[in-house]
Amino acid sequence: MSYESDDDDKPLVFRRNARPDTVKPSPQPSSKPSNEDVDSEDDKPLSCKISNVSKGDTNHAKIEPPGTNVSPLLKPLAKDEEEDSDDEKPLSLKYMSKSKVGSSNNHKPHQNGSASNNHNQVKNIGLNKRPPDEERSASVKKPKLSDSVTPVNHKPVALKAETKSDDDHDDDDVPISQRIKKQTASGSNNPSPSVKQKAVVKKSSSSLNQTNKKSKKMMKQKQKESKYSKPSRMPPGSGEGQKWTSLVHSGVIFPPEYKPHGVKMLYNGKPVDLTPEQEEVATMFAVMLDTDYMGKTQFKENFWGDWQKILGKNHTIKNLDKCDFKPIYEWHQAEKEKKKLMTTEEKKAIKEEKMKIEEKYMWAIVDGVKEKVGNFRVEPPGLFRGRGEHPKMGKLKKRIRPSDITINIGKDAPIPECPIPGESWKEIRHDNTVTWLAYWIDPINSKEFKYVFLAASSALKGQSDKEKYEKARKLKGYIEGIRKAYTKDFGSTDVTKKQVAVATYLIDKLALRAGNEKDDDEADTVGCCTLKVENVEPVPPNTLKFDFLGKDSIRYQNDVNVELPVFKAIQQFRTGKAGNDNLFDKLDTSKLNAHLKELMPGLTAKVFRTYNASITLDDMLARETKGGDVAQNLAVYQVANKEVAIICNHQRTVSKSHDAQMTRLNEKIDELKGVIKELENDLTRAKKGKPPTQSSDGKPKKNLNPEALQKKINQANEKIAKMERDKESKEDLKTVALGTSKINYLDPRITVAWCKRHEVPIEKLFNKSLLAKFAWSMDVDPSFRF
DNA sequence: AGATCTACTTAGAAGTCGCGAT
DNA sequence: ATCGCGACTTCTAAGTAGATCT
Repeated sequence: MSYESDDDDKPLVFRRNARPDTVKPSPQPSSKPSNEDVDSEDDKPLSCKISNVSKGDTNHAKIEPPGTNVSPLLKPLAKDEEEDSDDEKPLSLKYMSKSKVGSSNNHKPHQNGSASNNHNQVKNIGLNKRPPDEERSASVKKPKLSDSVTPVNHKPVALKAETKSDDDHDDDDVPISQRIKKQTASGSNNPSPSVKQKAVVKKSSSSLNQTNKKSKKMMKQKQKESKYSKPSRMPPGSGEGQKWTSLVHSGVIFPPEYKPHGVKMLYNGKPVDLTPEQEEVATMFAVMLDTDYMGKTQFKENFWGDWQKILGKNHTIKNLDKCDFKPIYEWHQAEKEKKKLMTTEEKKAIKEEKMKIEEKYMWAIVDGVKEKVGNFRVEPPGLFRGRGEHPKMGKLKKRIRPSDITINIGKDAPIPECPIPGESWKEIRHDNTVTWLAYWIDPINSKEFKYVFLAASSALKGQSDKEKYEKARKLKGYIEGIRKAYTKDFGSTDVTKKQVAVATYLIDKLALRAGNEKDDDEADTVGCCTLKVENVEPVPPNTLKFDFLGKDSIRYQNDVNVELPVFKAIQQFRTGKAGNDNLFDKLDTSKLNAHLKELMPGLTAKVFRTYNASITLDDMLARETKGGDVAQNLAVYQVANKEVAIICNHQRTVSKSHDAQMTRLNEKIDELKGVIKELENDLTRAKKGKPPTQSSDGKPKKNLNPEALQKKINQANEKIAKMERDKESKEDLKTVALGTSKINYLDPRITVAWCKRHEVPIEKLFNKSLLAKFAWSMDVDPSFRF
């Protein structure tokens, strides 16, 4: 079957030929034949197309012909569908198994951040429901509510025992569902005061300090939004962009001060004295001696530039080439070795010591719920490790001090004690419209910030994750119309319109990223809107050869047959331009996104990636699951996961030992084959009543009966078969990173529901971290489809 | 209308852990 | 007991995108 009609399309040469090839040292053989056959249909999700094509099936990279897609949800979402997720269920049903109502000790903050279901859980009294998805974060950017800056002069109040209340190891696990539920929607009476805290957590005066200007703006946005958002269930008291009501945490922890080792490097073959500061930077370089950065001139130049500043004008060291960092490198290796050789107990003790110090920084209390903090450790100084050909690689990333750090915390919360005596924070804010706990200016690029956020397991993150997937699901209801619309615009005489149409097509079909503009002081990578003429080569009659460096300087290479109008359009956009001119000269991401928003509220380019990834998984699982055993089902899942990873171009560098590992596998297989031969020989003899032959090493063999021998042979054969499978999948996945899509693109509810339907334990697919991150999805109905 | 600022998600690599094979 | 490997965790770079400024 397949497609409609005309043969303007040839076999779609849609191969991801050389997957790997980053600019990095991951030289790759290219061209891997990609996967399985799937018969072609035009309205299949992307994934299927890709696989089709790889085999050279006839196919048409056509845009969804209207009406061919069978999905019942292919229409602008009806209200009920939009909300079907589970927001409309009575609360009691939604999270039932997890929350316990009423309890003795609701004065304790709930603790979050662990995957396990703890049955000792306390349920906060408040039956408040978290406000519905869209209202909470969604599209509207809110006015700053507070921003009230507290001058740094304050007596620090230590947040001590409160975070680590007596038993925080066992209340570690409030399921997120419970937390979410608790997140007050009827906000004003914060139901979960953590009484144990010294600084009582109160609701903060949310929207008090808006400026007039800001409120006006807000109104405007509200109007716009109201077209599509659910009626607000927000209580009057809570502000639009409010992310939390109370926030308590302990700030951040700093890396230890530099301890000079005194190992002397050589200059011109002679040892040189360095001050601790100079030595510190030299050591940063020395420990990178065995990385690929050493082969990069840019890296060394940048390092030298920054180090020279620290060495000073008249220093003996005048030329990096005459420096020998080996002694320091070797010292460092020895230190590592020492560490490795420590006994388990020693290691354990050290770890525990560290834990003890860090414990209080690990947690924040958000609206009375104890949540894990994601990155409470300030980044240590080092040399900047930019990816690809980053112009700033090798530059010194200076040490961050408390005076660089801005803390965001609840108005009523104690201000975290500065962990370095005698120093103090740069600034304290009380901004409840943002989720960050602290930030500092990126020392490499002063235009950028480094933030401290809550961990992925937090309710705040979980909520926005869920919103992301709900938005992607909403796209399902619009996609048909959108495809129709851009297909129509391929022929537009308005060049801008035409470019928007083609760009949208690429984003939809190839899951390209939006492609924001980049500065000159960043690696030269592109996304859809920033594609250069030289990145897309049209090969008649209708093939486009893509080759560019995308995010993280990962190479994207793909040959794809497209509809003729797209092909022609690309040719047109290229004419009269140089190779490094922009392909889409009338376009940037904000124009593109502005256009997308007209098609669907809240729609942006990145939603297509989420949508295509999730719909592909859902579709493939549905089609390929054949009701086998758990192992077979897991294999099905992995194939689907891999498909998604390929669509999204999630790559990893081939491990250094990959080849060696393959060789070893082959050797083992050969060895087994030899064993089988011998066994077969013995079997023949045994059948004739003869004793087995001498084994090669001369040891006597047991005289086995034919049945036993046959059994051994079968076992060995099975083992070989398994090893062959392992080999294949290993080779197959050597450059494919499965994790990224699981973490960021695949709606966990698809996985959870599928597991429920096919009796696959969810733990086989989600590790502890993922279970914690996706706690919000665990109670999904088994019939859930994306 | 573009530039800049801000906040947040997405990404691969490096580091660590733990388990099975030897 | 040791090794080797994959799984998982940590780290931080590099994206997207909305808001605000000029």
